[in-house]
Amino acid sequence: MGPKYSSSRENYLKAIFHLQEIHGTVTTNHVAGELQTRPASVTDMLKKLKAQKLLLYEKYKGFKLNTEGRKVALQIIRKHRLWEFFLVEKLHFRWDEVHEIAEELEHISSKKLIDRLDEFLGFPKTDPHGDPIPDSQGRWTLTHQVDLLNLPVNQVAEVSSIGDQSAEILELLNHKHIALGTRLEVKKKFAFDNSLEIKIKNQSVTISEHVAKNVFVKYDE
Amino acid sequence: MGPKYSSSRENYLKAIFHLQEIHGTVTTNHVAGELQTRPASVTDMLKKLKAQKLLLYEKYKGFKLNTEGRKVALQIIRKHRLWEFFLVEKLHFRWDEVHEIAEELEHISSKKLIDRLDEFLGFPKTDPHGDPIPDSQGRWTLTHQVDLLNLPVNQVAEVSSIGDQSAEILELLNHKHIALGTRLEVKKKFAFDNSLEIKIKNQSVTISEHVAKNVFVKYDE
DNA sequence: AATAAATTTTAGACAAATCTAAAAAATAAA
DNA sequence: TTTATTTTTTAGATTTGTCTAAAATTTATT
Ligand SMILES: [Mn+2]
Ligand SMILES: [Mn+2]
Ligand SMILES: [Mn+2]
Ligand SMILES: [Mn+2]
Repeated sequence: MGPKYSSSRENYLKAIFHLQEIHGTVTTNHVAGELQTRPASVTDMLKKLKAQKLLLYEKYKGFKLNTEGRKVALQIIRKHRLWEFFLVEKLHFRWDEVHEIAEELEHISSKKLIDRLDEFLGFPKTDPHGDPIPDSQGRWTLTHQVDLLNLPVNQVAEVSSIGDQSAEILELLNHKHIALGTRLEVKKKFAFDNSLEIKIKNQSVTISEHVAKNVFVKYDE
Repeated sequence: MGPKYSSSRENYLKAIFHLQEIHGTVTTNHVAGELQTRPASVTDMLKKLKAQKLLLYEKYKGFKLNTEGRKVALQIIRKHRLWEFFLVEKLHFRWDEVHEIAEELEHISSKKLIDRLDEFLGFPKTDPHGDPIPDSQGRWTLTHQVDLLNLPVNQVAEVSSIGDQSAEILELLNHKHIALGTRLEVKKKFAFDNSLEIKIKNQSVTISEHVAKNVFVKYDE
């Protein structure tokens, strides 16, 4: 069948979708930053996506994905996260190594391939970073989670996802033995710099506010 | 790191490699036919591959891959065949469904990915069509094989690879229960049209000369 | 050897995706 | 509410890969 949209267009759709989720509204500069490109290139692409009926766009007035654009974006995200899961679970990559490779694999076009892969992996619900994997209809189940700053002291909880997913933070978490599924509790909060002392497997670890904001956990009640 | 060569260039290198293997020498028209493109486009690309030092080319005089071009082509072939093996063995695709998908997957650039995949699959020696899979140094072991026309009558042999790999022939072979590893023997050769009567699992099957030429087998002695 | 046919290459065009530099519009500051 | 700053868009190029039509070259046929 061949790909329906170019890799470049798919990357734009995905970026816009993510920025929309986080900030509600998206700007040309925002997208340029995310995709390491120039604002002028973004404008060029916005016109093309509009012409392709994937985006609502009026110049100088802003833009957002329409239903079709959102649908396409969700399928790319599904592919990205399923491949990440495959790389970690089957090929034993570390969670901080998989993003770049999935960035390429997500553009493989076969629908049958991705559904077979999903099945082969046992229909996983979340990727190695704890992010939900949309099903083939683009639906996902979101679990209630809070960041570490908002976790009550002495409440045992389980790490469920990571906000910032740069190689840098993943490396830091790796070093401190914080991974998805890790059980931990906050023992002390320091008002001075909002740093936290947390307990992991009977070991005491200190993390900064910046890190705490990016570690999400879930717990009962 | 990103891909070293574009998908398009990789496809040209692979096509030239294959045509070189089969016909010894390759022509512009040949490549155009193989890649479903125009002779003029091929000439354009030959210049680019020459400039990139992957090809020896003098206009009107012919062309062939140099050492580097051959090396790159072999790595693409390695990826193509490993992915095909994955699709059949792990995702349960049929052997006549995998080529198109592998045609995309072969361009994923990560070397580490492909070596991990190789390991995950148990370092297979041949792909689902019986073609040898080059190792990461580009070496492969070729097994001695003959086509069915040259198999002595009453000699039990095992199907080891298929020449023409169009969906059409694979469908026909599927129907007649001829697959890689199938044990068979030629019972009768008809001089009139060079058709053959062969025995497969105690069943008698007739195949044309055209098919027989494309089914390769190996046998002891 | 001269002519015809086939093959290959060039010339010039086009679409996609990107860029720089400059212009236009929107937003913030004085 | 002017003026200054920032953001966004346009104008015009560039690169990559493709195409058609025409020209150049090679190969085959008389
Ligand atoms: Mn991508
Ligand atoms: Mn992820
Ligand atoms: Mn390919
Ligand atoms: Mn194959």
